[in-house]
Amino acid sequence: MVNLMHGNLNAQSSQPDKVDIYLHPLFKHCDDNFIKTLGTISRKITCEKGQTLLFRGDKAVFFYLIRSGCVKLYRETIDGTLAVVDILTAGQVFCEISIFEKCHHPYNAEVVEAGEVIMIPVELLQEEIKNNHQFALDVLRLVANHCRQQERELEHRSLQNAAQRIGCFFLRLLNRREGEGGTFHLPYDKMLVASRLGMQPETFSRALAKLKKETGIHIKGSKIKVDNISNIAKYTCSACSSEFPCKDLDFSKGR
Amino acid sequence: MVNLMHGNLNAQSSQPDKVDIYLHPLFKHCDDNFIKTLGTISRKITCEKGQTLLFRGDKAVFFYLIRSGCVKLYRETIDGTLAVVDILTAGQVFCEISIFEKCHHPYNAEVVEAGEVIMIPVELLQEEIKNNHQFALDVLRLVANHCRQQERELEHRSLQNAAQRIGCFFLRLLNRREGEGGTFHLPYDKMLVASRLGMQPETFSRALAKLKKETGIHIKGSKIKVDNISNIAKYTCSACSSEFPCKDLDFSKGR
DNA sequence: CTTGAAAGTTGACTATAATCAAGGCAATAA
DNA sequence: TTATTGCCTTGATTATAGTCAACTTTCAAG
Repeated sequence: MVNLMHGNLNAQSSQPDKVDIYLHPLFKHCDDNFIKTLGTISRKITCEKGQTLLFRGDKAVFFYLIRSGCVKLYRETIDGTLAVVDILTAGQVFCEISIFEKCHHPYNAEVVEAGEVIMIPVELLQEEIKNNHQFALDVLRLVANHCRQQERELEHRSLQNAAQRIGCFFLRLLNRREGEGGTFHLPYDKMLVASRLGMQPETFSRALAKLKKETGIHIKGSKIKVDNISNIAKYTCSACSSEFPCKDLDFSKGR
Repeated sequence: MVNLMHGNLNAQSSQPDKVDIYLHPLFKHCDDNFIKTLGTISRKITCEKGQTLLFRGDKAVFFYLIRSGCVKLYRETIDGTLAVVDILTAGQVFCEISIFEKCHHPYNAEVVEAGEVIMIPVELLQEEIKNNHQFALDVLRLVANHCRQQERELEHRSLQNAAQRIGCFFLRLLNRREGEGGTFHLPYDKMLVASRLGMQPETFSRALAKLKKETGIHIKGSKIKVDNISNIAKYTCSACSSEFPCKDLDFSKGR
């Protein structure tokens, strides 16, 4: 469930520290000249927890890449209810639609964990998309991946219960690590994980307890120890249309 | 909620009869020569109710455009539970991802109302995407619109109740007609509408009764009469992050 | 017109998650 | 050290939708 397909770089490490924009697959078909321009024109900013990077409705003038820290994308109704769109960590990107379309931000972006964010002016990318056909296709792939991810989440809202959604989230975190089983840390606060999965903190707490009971995982704070991955898969993926391991987990094969 | 942004042609009529592929905005930047080739190479098939157009997992070799009738896109878990991805009517398209990526179908497609479907070989479009930069951008826009639609639906699953989701669905149907208020017909069976909105038929029935009570709409079979649109908007859109009328309703302005 | 099947509705009950409230725990500041 | 704060958990209750069953309506076939 975590936004692997939203453009992750450091797939091997569970919690990448800092990432290099030049390594992002989005730029793999860009020549050195362009990458150099990227490096000089992009803004690198250090952001504090609580800082708002962009407001919904504002004109999109930058494409964003997270070098470190954690960013929450969300919308808000008039009465103040939040709908969290996504929570992104190091290596992930957002505002990709602004690369090819003049648009206004469809969500707010708030820093929930201090870090560094790179802002690339969209004109630069819009120019590249015209000149570099391969880059246009890579943008398409990025958007399509995002689309597929949302399709899956929409399905999960219908078919999976809270505990199963958490299980799926864990499987995706585990997938970012090599090897079988083992221990990992939640990438951010439990409250944030809850909002990311579209549930209340209380529901998350109870559902996590249920997942523990059903699959035998060990939980200590934000540290999760999994002895047997297939236990989670059996419990979680039975309520999903993708058979385990689902193809979108296996992003190394590049579909 | 109905798939307006998924590529609709005959926006002015509530239930378009047959549509012309050449009018689809996806092809607006293609020259006459290409359109002519489209006409000769595409397959036009007549399909019966119940017919399966494609199976999940099959290799994608066609891009589909619905000329008339109704197609259900869905996934299925091992135990047979369905998750309806979308229900498409005349003028709408599917399998757009196959245009730029070799992929396998992420869902099944079943004809739920007899009609005509046009199948365009993806090679033809993959060629065009390389030669025609504007077409590539139009594909990007199509995918991005689909993406935005899903973002909205995901939000609605969290923030709106069943009756509000139906109200939003109605607003979108009304938006396809010109003028204020008036009467429209459901584009397909109530059971299908229910599945499209991710709820059980019983829940739909009850929620529709609730919507009627709350907004004063008149219901007779599949015919819905709305005297005051803003009643629906007030009831429905209060639980949505988009203020009414939301921008994606107003697709004529082309964002 | 009758008949049968499918769609749609309604009622009773259950499952799931949201809400409200209280308390525990851990990190940090005083 | 204690106090404070925010995160997290737990309990009790409520809201919402799902499930199962019975019934009505609609529509098409005969």
